[in-house]
Amino acid sequence: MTQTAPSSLALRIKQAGLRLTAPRRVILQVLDSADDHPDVEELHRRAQAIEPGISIATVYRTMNALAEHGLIERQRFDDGRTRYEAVPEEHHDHFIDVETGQVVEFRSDEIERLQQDIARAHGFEIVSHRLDIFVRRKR
Amino acid sequence: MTQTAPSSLALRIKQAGLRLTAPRRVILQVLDSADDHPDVEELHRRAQAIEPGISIATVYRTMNALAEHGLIERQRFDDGRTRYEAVPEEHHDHFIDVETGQVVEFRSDEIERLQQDIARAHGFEIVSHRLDIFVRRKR
DNA sequence: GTTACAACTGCGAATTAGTCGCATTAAAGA
DNA sequence: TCTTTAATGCGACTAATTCGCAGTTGTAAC
Repeated sequence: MTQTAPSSLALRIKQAGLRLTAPRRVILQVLDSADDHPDVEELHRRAQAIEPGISIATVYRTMNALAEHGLIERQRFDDGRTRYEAVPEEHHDHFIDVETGQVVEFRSDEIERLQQDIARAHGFEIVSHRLDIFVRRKR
Repeated sequence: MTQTAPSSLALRIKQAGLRLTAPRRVILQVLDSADDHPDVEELHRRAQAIEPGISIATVYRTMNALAEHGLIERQRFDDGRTRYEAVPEEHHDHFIDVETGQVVEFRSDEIERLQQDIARAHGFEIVSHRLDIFVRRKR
């Protein structure tokens, strides 16, 4: 009998003390196969396509649970909708090409370190951060 | 008779082809004297204090108009409220206290420079950027 | 000044994203 | 298998924001 290998999210959801229910299995499958940044409505649509009957309230609750446990990342863009992406193994920041919309990931340990230094100097400890750099291709 | 000098926003609003109405005058005054990041409800409260009768719908509409014309910056943090600040002379980044919602501005020339370096290495030139660091007070 | 017209306003109703209470179901550990 | 309790679906609810409309008012042209 064929069975999809449990996604890393499925494993981590249990480690986080959450239950791996049928609706969640579907939502995780959707998240795993998404390489974009879907909002709840879109996640719900995709989940419904796999298994009708899943309530949008469940999608909301699941995304909140996942976000609270750090298993996904919430992205609030300027369009008023909350979107999500699976948390990458290693943190990265984004270049966004303002002309093409293309997103390029990058990572700078030096910037990460500087952030730590500055936060510490302000008496803060960092929970998370987000750096989006809007760019244009040089020519 | 005493008259407040027209704020830079008041000048720029006309240059943008928008009308400088009485409610807008008040809202601009509030924005000019704000050194925090008020949300619409707070802006409305402050505007009301100066001139009662201003509708919250007008605050919403004015802020949208200003943002569309680049005269203010919209900040959508993770607490679901949209906040605003006058476009600053000099760029800065944000610490957001995840517990209190408090926003603290900071600026690091070193981080700015690093971003330039990394962007250049990728063949990009920076248009703008946004760095939000979510923190918690150390104790 | 007066006029004219579109932009703007206040109001309350409508829309939208997200949450919640409740009765029911079903993970998962014993 | 039994038990406990988290999770679910549903629909009602809330909070933030938008919108329709009728009345007002900047502003540019006379």
